[in-house]
Amino acid sequence: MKVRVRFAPSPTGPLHIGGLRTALFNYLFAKKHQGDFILRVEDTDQSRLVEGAVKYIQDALKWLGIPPDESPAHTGDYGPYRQSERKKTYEEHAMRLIHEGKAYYAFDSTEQLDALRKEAEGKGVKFIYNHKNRDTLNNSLHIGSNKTSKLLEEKHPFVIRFKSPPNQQLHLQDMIRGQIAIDSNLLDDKILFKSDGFPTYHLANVVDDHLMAISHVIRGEEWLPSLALHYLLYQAFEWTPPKFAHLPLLLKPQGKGKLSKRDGEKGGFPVFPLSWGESIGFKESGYLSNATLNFLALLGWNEGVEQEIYSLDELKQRFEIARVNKSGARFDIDKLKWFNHHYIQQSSNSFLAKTLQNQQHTLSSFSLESLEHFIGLVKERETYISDIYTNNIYFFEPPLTYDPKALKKQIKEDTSDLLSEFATKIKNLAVFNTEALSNCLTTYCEEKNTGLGRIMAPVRLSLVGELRGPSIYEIMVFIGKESTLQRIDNLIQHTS
RNA sequence: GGCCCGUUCGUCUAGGGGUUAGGACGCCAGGUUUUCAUCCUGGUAACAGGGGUUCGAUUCCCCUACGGGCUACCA
Repeated sequence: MKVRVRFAPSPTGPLHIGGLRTALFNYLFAKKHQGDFILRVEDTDQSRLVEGAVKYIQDALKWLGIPPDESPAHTGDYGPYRQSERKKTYEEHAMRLIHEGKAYYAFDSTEQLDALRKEAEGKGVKFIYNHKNRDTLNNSLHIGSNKTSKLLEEKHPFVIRFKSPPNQQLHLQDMIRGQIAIDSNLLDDKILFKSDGFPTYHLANVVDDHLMAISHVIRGEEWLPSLALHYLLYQAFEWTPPKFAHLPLLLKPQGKGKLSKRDGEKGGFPVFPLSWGESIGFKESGYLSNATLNFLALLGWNEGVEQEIYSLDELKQRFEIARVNKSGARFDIDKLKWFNHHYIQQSSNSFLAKTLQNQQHTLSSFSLESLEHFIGLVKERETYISDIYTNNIYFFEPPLTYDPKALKKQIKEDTSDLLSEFATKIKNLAVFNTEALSNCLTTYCEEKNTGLGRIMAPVRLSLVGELRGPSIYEIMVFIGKESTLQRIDNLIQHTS
């Protein structure tokens, strides 16, 4: 049987990094088995829909490099891929369960149910709508078919509930967790079909997974408690259920609970792949997609070897769902930073130049060749793609200020004189390259019988504004003789 | 509260009846670099607790604790 998996987000906002990992594991599993990766939009909650969310999700998958084989934008043989466009199918299936006596109409209002819940809570128990009390509630099983027909004719609002069977000891299989035991007496009669004419997740999900020939359901651990219901639904429809795998959740870097948008704001890191409104994304923060992908893949999965750097192709080969961890993983941005730094070093200068130019429009006037040269000089010290530019602006414009501490330490009484004399030497150089500059400085220091640092540090200060950065000779060559002399003069003016 | 799932260094994790419990990130120290980083080397640091089973448990079983999830006409 062909492997077909689906990623089924609800378009209620931007895709969260945890959702992206779920998508990634689905993708890797599919590709490992030469299968299909399907994007299905679960938009059955009309009140929570957010404009642009579907496009965002597709863009995010594309950025990570894991595009779906079938999706609303790229349909296959099992469409439509938006649940809101499949309403009729769900209705038919709900009716089928009604006719077979496996589901029933319920007319209880939200207020009535809330009251019952509150009452139960007062007694210290939990109200569960199931076989224990369904015969006393306002539903077709209790009021009979005549009354039910009448209410339906009168367009009385109703929901359809699943008649969960009592006294079944269910032994469910999960590809990651093994066997899970559930007592069906504890289950409630979940609503399958809402009064607004839309199905709930449970119905839509089971119907679609079957109709779309999904072979493996790989989803977050938050669905584990619903697994029994889903199995029972497959049983009710007399369908063979797919295999299930429930992924561990991504947890907060510190403290309790799962990772949320707030954690990103607190810790100063993104939680969304791409920017969304006020929230900056991983991409825009300067993270490379392959670094993010590598990081995400290892969050909850590992091959059992000491390798940590994986390309997408390697992951497709080696990923194994059985080797996914059972416990939740804390989101550690420092590890991602390290991956990102590593991937920047591995990336070609030309790739980085193009990426940078796309993000920094101030750099559009520079030739790719010159940018590549610049990147080669500075990339080894940078963690973010954006920092390649922002931490090294002195390559493009003279420093506006000087580090006061460095100024105090490096500028002696004779520094100005030494500097202007050195400037003259540079000016007279016939060839302006790193070798000539290096020789020039060495010779000059010998002449003055002084250490290299006496001159080098102030020169660096004049070029960078601080005591950091790559070789001063490289900087001088990059900015050119004229700018070099200008910057040295600027410092002389500043200190005298 | 009830139900389900989980628990190895601070974090991500390997391992699995007998190991000096391995790696990576972080942190600390040293080295390279006449700057700052990078880089290299080294160091720090863990089997939640209690009972079993066993010649021997971190590994298997049970209990407790802790953590997570679910408990909606949300997904």
